[in-house]
Amino acid sequence: MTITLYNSMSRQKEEFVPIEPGHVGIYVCGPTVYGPPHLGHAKSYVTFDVLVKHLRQSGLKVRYVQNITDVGHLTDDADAGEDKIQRQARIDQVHPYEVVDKWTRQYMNDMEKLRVAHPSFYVRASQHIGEQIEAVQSLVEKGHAYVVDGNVYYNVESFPEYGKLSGRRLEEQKEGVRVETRGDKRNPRDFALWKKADPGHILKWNSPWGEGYPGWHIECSVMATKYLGKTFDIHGGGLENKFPHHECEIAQSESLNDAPFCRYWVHNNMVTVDGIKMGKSLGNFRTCEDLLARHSPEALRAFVLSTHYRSPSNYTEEAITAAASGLTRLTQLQTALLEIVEKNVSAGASDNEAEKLSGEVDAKIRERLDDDIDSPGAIATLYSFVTEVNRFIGASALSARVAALILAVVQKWGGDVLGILPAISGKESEVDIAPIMQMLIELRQEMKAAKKFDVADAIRNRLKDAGVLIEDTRDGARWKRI
RNA sequence: GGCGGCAUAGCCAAGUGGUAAGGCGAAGGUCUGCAAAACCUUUAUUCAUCGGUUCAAAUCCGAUUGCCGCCUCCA
Repeated sequence: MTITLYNSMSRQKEEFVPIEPGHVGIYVCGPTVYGPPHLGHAKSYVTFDVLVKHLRQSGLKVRYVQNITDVGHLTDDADAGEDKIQRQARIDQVHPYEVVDKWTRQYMNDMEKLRVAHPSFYVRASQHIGEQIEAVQSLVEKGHAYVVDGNVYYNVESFPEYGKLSGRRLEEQKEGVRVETRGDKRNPRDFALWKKADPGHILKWNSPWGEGYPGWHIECSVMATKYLGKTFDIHGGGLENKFPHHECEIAQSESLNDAPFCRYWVHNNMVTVDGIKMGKSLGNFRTCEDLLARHSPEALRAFVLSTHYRSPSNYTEEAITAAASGLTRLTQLQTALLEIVEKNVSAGASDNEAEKLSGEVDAKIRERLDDDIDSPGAIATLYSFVTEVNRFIGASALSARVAALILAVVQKWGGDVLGILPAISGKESEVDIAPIMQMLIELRQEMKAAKKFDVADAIRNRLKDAGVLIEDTRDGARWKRI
């Protein structure tokens, strides 16, 4: 078993070899909590959710750390503009932490609905101010940073490798057009490690340079290395953070620790709406909450995972609906397999064939995910397996033992890892409607036997209106909630 | 202007040197009192265009065109 990942640093797929055998440390850039989580967040965190789950079920012990940016993320570039959270707080006329708390809860709520597993733990920038100050101080002492009037800037010229991730060379960076030169910086590319707080700034801390707050990039450097080590395995995040955010993280961390920052950079691509990037400033973003109101979590995951994580996902309502339609076959299969297991069928004409196929499919899906998390390939394999298994079921050729085996494979990949197979719903109401349904089905059967089809149809229609679907099969009727 | 990526059927989307997965949609069929579900068949002689390398290319190289992202906050 070899897992390969596309490393943005080397720009090619590489075999994934953990620093410490059997253990993986992964850090993923989390959201800045000042607004609603949207489809873009969903793509990113579903992607890393699948990556982590796949690593885990491949036998690796994973420590997955994700940050919550709750301070210091400016609206403009790294050294001007306003703190995003503070700005939102001013608009809402609340304390900044109220903004932070509200959107953190919303984020976690949405992620849970999307079946994104909790990381090993979340870390917050505001809870690591001391460590960040220490890091900045250390960078100043080592000559990588300088202080100007309460601000501390990182000197990019002190790190010759600056630009190695994004492929940008310092000398190529033309000054002026979009990068506004700030008076007190030595180089326009220098970025803020510590910002002096303006008089009205609420979230601020004491530091050797006066009251202020940390720059955006330093939090990730500090928290990632604190919990995962000076050099760790995987750093993930959205493509748009490659520059400047990740580039700055590398510069800070490596000049601070004199060690490589991380081994594999994994970047997920963007979500577009009608081919255009989804962005807050463009006003075309779709929130998770809104989408979850109209689609199942599984449908959203299937939509996201049907595109490779390194390709952009183009959002259309039609695409999500199509993903949901495809999913029903998977759900149906699960129900059908459970039925065979419950009936404890012993005979199985196709048992040998099915068992063999099941093993092959299991290996194939693993292979697809091993190959840089090819989720579309994995889903395709799963779907063609569904067709094959349905054929066996149609011929009544499976025993309970083999059905259980297949069910385990389908639930492992479709359910546990990809998260596109809905969990079997338990009792949703206080009254168990199963016996009632049984009675109605028997009654309806009698009507059918007596050729009173109008009555039988009326029962079926009334139940449909009530949210229960009757399906007549060769072996009698079955029902399910719509 | 600089850096990077992508172009595969009506739509979504794998495949990265050996002769085009899968899903949605559509059409026909089997089953069925009718439905639903499921299954079967059909739906790209061809992978943006033009050259080149090779016995062999969607896959490698070059050029062209189009689209997208980053270079300012963004997952």
